[in-house]
Amino acid sequence: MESDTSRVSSRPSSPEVDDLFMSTLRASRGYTGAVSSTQSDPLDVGLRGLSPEEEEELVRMSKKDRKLLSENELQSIRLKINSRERKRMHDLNVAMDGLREVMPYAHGPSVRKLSKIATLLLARNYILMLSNSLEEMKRLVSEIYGSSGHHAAFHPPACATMTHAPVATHPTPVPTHPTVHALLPPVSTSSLTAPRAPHALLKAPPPASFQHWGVSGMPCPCSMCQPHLPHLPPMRLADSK
DNA sequence: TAGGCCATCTGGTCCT
DNA sequence: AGGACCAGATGGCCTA
Repeated sequence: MESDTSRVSSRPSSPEVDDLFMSTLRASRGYTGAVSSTQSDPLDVGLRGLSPEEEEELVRMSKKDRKLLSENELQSIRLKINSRERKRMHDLNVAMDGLREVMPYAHGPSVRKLSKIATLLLARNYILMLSNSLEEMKRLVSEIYGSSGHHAAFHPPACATMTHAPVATHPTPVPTHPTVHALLPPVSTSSLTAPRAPHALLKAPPPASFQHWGVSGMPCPCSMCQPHLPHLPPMRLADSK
């Protein structure tokens, strides 16, 4: 990154090509530089004038063939590429919004949206904080129950009756740090032993709360209490299309 | 008005 | 070969 100043730009130092394209573009659609997000979608005018068959033909053409194309045809190809890039960036922003939604900061119409860099930095810190909380929780559990065996350690006697009560009737909620109170999602101990696949992390909704709690207020890790994770097909980023 | 943030365009590179 | 990804460039909008 520090070497950016010394890096040679990938853009041509001579702007003839750009100027050629941009001049025709401006002439054809009144282009005045970058398009504000408040303006109508440039895609609307992207392939105007070309029939769907013509568009398909352009897509099939090789680069060699494209050298023989007219300015208008080259322009249409360029617009199609631009459209794809816009969609890609739009998808990226949708994902960024999704990340903002789960970040522990004030949401609301009167609150300015987190910038992208702030969102990423906050997300990193949030993950680190949750990891630390989880480690601390594990340490406390082992301290409380000692080495009396796995199941006995995690399962209070009440669990033996299998009277799994709804979450709403849980006797003792898990205390959370004041600063993130009510913002922390339920901590699933299933993540300790069975980490979810990346695609599940990306696509599945947050796991449901535990079905019941132990005497210490800790979530019960037994199989009955684990949130049901539906089987998901392998993730393909291109699925968002 | 300067600076931050953002959307968009663009060409290069990598991957399938 | 075509699409995805990346990064530089540019200009608009907003705020201090």
